[in-house]
Amino acid sequence: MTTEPQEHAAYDFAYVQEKWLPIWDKLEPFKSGRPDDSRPKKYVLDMFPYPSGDLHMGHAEAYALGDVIARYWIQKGFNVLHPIGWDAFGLPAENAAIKRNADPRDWTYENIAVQKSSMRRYACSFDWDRVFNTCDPEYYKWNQWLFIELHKRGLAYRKDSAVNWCPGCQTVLANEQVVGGLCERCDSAVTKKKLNQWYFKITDYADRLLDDMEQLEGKWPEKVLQMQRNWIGRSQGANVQFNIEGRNEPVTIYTTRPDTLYGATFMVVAADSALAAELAAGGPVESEFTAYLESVKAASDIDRLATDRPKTGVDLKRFAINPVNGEKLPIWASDYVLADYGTGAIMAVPAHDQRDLDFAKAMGLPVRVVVQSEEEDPAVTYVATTGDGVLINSGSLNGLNKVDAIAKITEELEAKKLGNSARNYRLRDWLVSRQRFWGTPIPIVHCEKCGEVPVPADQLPLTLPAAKDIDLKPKGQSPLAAATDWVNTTCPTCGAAALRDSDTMDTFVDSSWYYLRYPSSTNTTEPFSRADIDTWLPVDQYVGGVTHAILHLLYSRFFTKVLNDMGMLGFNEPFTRLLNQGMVLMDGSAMSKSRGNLVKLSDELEKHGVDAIRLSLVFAGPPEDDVDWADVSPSGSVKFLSRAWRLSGDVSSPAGVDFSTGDLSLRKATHKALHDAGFAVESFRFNVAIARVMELVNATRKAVDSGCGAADPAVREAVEAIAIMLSLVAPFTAEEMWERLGHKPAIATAGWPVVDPALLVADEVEAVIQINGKIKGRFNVAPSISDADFEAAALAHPDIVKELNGAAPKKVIARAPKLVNIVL
RNA sequence: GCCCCCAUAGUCCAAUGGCAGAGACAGAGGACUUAAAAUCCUUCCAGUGUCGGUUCGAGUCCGACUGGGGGCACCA
Repeated sequence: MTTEPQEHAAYDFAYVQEKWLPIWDKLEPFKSGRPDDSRPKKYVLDMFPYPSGDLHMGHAEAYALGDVIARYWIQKGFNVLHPIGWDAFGLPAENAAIKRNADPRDWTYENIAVQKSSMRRYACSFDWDRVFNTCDPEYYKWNQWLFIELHKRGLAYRKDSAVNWCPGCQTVLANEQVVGGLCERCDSAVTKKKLNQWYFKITDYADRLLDDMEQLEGKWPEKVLQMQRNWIGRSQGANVQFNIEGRNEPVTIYTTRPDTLYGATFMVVAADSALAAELAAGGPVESEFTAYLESVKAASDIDRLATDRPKTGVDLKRFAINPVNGEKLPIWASDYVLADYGTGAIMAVPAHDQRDLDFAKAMGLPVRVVVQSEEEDPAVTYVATTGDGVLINSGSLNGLNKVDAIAKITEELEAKKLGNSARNYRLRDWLVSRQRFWGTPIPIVHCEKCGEVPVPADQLPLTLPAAKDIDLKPKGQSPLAAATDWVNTTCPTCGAAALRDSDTMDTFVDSSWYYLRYPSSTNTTEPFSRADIDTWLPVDQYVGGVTHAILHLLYSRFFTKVLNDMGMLGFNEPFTRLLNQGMVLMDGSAMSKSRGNLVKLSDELEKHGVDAIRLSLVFAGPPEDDVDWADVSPSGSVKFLSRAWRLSGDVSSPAGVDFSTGDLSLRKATHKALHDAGFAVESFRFNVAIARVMELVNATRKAVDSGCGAADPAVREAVEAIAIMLSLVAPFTAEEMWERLGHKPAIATAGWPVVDPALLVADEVEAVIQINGKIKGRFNVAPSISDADFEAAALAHPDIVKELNGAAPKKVIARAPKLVNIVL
């Protein structure tokens, strides 16, 4: 049986989808404007996907939300750039390749093709001319160029350090990729390994990363700003020098409580620091220390995370001299002091620091109170008193409070050159080298004579060798090291035999600047042109998951600041506004195959259609909230869309009819809906915007059936407005409605109807009269009534006269035209 | 342990300090129909987690508590 369009009495989404896709392909309504475009610009960016299989429910939500925003600004007359690409390097491709004994390239590009065609079917409003993948040599060439630029500026460097090592992935991990002691990717327990690795000096930018957040206040979710602040973790304190018996150089410690210097009863150095090894060397405890160090190294991060872990350590039998009172303090080595924070050594003040107190208790060390507070003696309770109080037993500080004592002692230390005010950060430098194949090769040649030599710019990109000759299985060293033809090279400086760096870059490098590339995606001479940057950047609206609240966003902000310093950009924050969408859950938890609660996007699209799924996801609640698929009703969305679609067939006035003669109350409803829905979209309350459209659909239905009738111009005005508003979320239905209303595609560029302010004013509003805050009467007034007339009318209202019964009001609050409150 | 966010009908969610209900799901009833589906109409349902405060007026602001969620985690 053939299905002619006319026979579709009920709305047939499958037919409509197939009908419009090829037409849109031809019209390309989402091509962003070229340089001579006079419309104001808007850069709307969705976080680009990782190509692991087909799109899932999470993508569906994220891209539906990004689409609402992009399509809204297009309707509002902006020149919108809404690009997409693929974050295509990374471990899943490599692991899949190992499993199938194939090249990661094949797996990656196959998946990209699948996702790309799904996005087309999902009607994403992307500008397909600007697509790129981070694994394209034309893209990662610029990763390498940037790496070399950072290297030139001392911002990319190598150092030996105890790094996070994932035994599962057989690679090092950045601090940011260790979640609760586990590898972010494979959940293996992360261990420490001493390795020489590449770092980006993000710590140089700690203050700017922190202080520039002021610009983002109110525009990024407060939660994300908070997380970034905590991650950077700036603390204010002082460095203090302690002389060490039998050592020429003093040891510097960092403390946030220099006021408690007189309460120090011992010193602790990080067990895995060079200082600890030096202090133990040749002494009576050397073997005991070595054994302790081994046990510390063996402990995984998981062990270290145990909250009630007993304190351990070794008495090094060495002594530090307290600079303020000359006391001899025993020096201990322990793993509760971190080698890579502060100076790796602390003064221990057990009375006023819980960790020091726990250690003192375990080792039988003395406790001395120097800040007198209301609380009980920490030496008795083993609860450290960390609050404010009056300084005692503290020489010149006696009698001062905490804040004044900190200021005074810091001043004294600085005068005697024994210390200084200091800041520290929780943030560590970004470890960027990875011992894996599927990433950007690090463009450095190691020459015995010349050292680290960058690959010359004209030799970029330094491409990955073919994977077929290389064993990709993880073995603790980059697979590239085994590609001898590739690794063996000559030094670009002296020409002698040399070796390429065999590590690849963290894929977060790729995503730290990709948003700068879209406007210049085909540029072969530079990563991006300043003219393109000045046209489009910064990103006006970024949309993506909160999972990237720290990692990706922090790195991107860092790169932007570096590029700003290099004079390549004229701004220092890349993303002006940020929207973090929630997750799509099923029955209260994240969807997963193993949990058995996976809802397949393709099945849902098949069952209910693209528009209904997009609508359901957007209407489910505020975009930041998680959506539980068990709570949403896609069939309800189908019903609503059919209801809207049916209206387009009822309209009997001709296209282009003069609306001004139409039914006034429906016209008012239309203009109010346009106004309110627009406002809701701009404040990210998409669910509310849809509710406004539903109201208008209901009102129009009523007008057609039992009001002004289908021929009234106001009905056409309403249905056209409904179609345009629906085009943000249900593009197929909207386009179909638009055609039935006698218009040409694409509705996406039809334009948001101009709201007539005169139609936003109601003729009459109902006001309430309260006595002592309780509602006692209602009356209708003109919206323009003055407070005085309003108050007089309220006091003259028969119900109120009766209620007052002659009593004189103490006070009358009039808020024309809504409310009067009479206080007795 | 520290920091942050949230709490409104059976469910998902609305409400510039001013009438708690916009919208939807589920439920009930009716019209149409031989019947069903679809459609249309009507309708039921909470006083906003608890306690206190500010205010003429609090779901909304402040404080404490309870419950849920998230981030960090020996950062001196």
